[in-house]
Order: sequence, then C-alpha cells, then structure tokens
Amino acid sequence: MNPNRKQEIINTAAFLFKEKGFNAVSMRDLAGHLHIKAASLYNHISSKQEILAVIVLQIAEEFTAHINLIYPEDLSTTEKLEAIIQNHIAITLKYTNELACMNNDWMHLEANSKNEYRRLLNAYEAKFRAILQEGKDKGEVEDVDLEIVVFSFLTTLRTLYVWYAKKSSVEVETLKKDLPKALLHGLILKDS
Amino acid sequence: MNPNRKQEIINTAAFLFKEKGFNAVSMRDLAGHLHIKAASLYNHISSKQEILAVIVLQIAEEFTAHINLIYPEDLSTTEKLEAIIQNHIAITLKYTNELACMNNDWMHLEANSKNEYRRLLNAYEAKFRAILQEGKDKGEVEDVDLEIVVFSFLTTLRTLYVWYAKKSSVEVETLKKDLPKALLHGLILKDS
DNA sequence: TAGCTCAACTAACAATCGTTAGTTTTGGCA
DNA sequence: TGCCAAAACTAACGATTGTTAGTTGAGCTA
Repeated sequence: MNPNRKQEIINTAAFLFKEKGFNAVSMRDLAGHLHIKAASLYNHISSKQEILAVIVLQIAEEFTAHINLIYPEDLSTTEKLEAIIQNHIAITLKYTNELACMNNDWMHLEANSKNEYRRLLNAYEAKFRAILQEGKDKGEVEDVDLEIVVFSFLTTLRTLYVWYAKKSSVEVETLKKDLPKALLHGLILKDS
Repeated sequence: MNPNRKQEIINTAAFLFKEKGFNAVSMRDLAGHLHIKAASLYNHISSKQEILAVIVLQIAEEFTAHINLIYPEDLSTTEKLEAIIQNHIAITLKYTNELACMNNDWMHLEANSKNEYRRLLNAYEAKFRAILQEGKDKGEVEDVDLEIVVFSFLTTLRTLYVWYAKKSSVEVETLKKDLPKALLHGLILKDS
C-alpha cells in the first residue's frame, strides 16, 4: 500500500529481470533481494504479471510521448532524427534495467498488456517511418529501402543498453556526438 | 541414438525457444510438438541444457568460421564489411530460429557453455573491430568512435531475424542490396 | 522364427513455482 | 500508553518443472 515500497519492488524486479530474464526470476528471488519473504510482496503488488506490465508499459509510454511531441514540429528530417536519437540515449541512461526488460520480456506479458504494448510499438514505428518518408520526399534522405532503414535505425537505438552496460569506457558525450554521426552520415568516406 | 531424430528434436526446440523463450518451453511442450511424451526425449538427448548448448554454439561457431576466413584476405575494408553483411543475411535466412535462440537465450546456458559462447563472441567482435581499425588507418572509414560503430553495426546484423520474421514483404534481393548501402553509406545525402 | 536393439511408453520423484490464508510484529498517532 | 493500520511473517496449496526407472512394442538381423 506504500507506493514507495511498491516502486522499490518494481525497481529491484527490473534489475533482476534484466539480469536473468522474467521467467528465471522467482518471487522468492525477488523477495530475497529486498530482504523479505515472497508472501510479503503481495502486500504491495497483486501479481508477478503486474510488475512486468508496469515496467514495460511505463517505458513504452515514455517513448510514445516523445515521438508524439517531435513528430508535428517544424524541423528538418535530420533534426527530428537527431532528437529521437538523443531521446533514446537519455532513456537508456535513466532506465537501463526497464528498457532491457521491455526488449527481452514483453513477450511474457499476458494478453491485454501485450496487445497494449504492441499497439504502442506499432504507433511508434509508424511515426518514425512517416518522418523518414517525409525526408525522402523532400530529397533529404538517400534512396534506400524505407523498411530497411527503419529496422536498422530502431534496432540500434533499442539495444543501446546492451552495449552501454558493458562499455562505460565510452563517454556519454562521445556517444551523444558520434552515434548520430554513425547512424545518419554513414561509415565509408564518399570519395573512397 | 538416431541422429536424425536428435536433429528433429533440436530443430523443434529452436523453433519453440524462439517463439516463447527457453524457460517458457517445458520438456512436455517440446515433446508434444513431436507427438511423443517428455520422457521419450531422453532416449536422444541428455538434458534440456544440452539442446540449448548445441543450438547456440553451432551458430556461434559458424560465425567464427566465416570471419576467420575473411579476416586475413587481401580485400578492401568495404569489401570485407560487405562479405560480413552477406554472411549475416545468409545465416539469418537459413537458421532463423537458432539465431533468435542464440541472441535471446545464451544467458541461460550453464557455466561451461556460457564461457565458450562468450569466448567466441569476444573473438568475433575483436576481429570485426580490427577490420574497422584497419579501415580507419587506411583512411577508408570515417572518423567516428570505433566502439560506437562496432556496436551499431553488429547490433543491426545480429537482430536481422526479428525484423525479417515479420516482414517477408521485403524481398531478399532488396535486403542484400540495400542493407549494405544503409549500413555503410549512411542515410543523409552529403550535400543536404 | 527367435532374439536383440531402439524408441516409444507409464509412473513417479523431488524440487520449485506463484499465490493465498491466517497470524504476528512494527511504528506512528490519539 | 494504548490503538490501529501497514507490512512483515509462517505454513501451506495445487500445479508444473526436469528428470529417472522400469516396461512395452515394433522392426531388423541372424
């Protein structure tokens, strides 16, 4: 009933889910990390499923909110894509565990939450695709297959946490500067 | 004892692991899809762990073999990267289930197999990094942070299966042509 | 045809799972 | 200080897990 305690449980769960996967974390594991017994968790949450749903949908809604903000703005395609990249970096840094959990364990949501997640995901991809299409129409974006670009771009952004978790060697500032460069402007020098 | 039957079991397992994740697939599930009882599986395999290890390490070794072949060849950086991209596409098409399983469930390997997997993964990344470094030294590759490029490149290639599974709309030939283009030559026109 | 081997089977095990019911402890407020 | 609610506890449930032991039947070989 104490909302702070509930949040502690969810945060700890997100950490463990990232580490071992939803199904490999038992309620007794989770309780142990909070130094209580499994049954005590149920004073604060209603089920293991609820924990997963909160974690996943919270992050998914954060992404949705941001792209809904950017999408209608009067910016160039490059500027919109830059803003999206920076948002992914920011969320990755702030919600590493939850993001990992969303990417790996959304499939274990029960039907209703899973549908909601899929709805948010599809809406996000659709807006992203529309931004790119606009860029192609304006001649701002290279003539490559749209779906392929949507895929490679979003895949990279979505899994930023994997690599960032193990390489704190790269400074955040370098990331913010060079990731957009790598994604937007390519790898091979044009004159080579 | 019949090796064909063993392979059938492993293939079916790979399909189910991709679909639901290693821990969410029970031996009774797996047996059911083969129209036998769970206990009968143990005439052919020694444990659930063995199935996972075979699936994961088989694919990991295939990637290792290919990069060991490409690495010392007398090719430009662009050509080597192209060859690597084409190999990822080929393996994605041929071993979709196994690849998904490797990416999602390697963490559930027991200690020995997990260490072996990590060893292969690190060796692969190291060779890939070396190829890029060579490209930078020769002035063939843009001056962006090496780790960031390694990451975004490999992430995209590794998760090709996710996107390819749901979009058969994109032709294989388009993929083979436009994915290298997107990864190597960037998105934004240079003169915009 | 007799015998052997492989691959299926039934039955059961100990362990662990998420969750519930009912009880005790704790800490802040009257 | 006594009360009350919040949050911990113990104990247990039914279900499911991976796996083993022992058995049965089918098909090939001698």
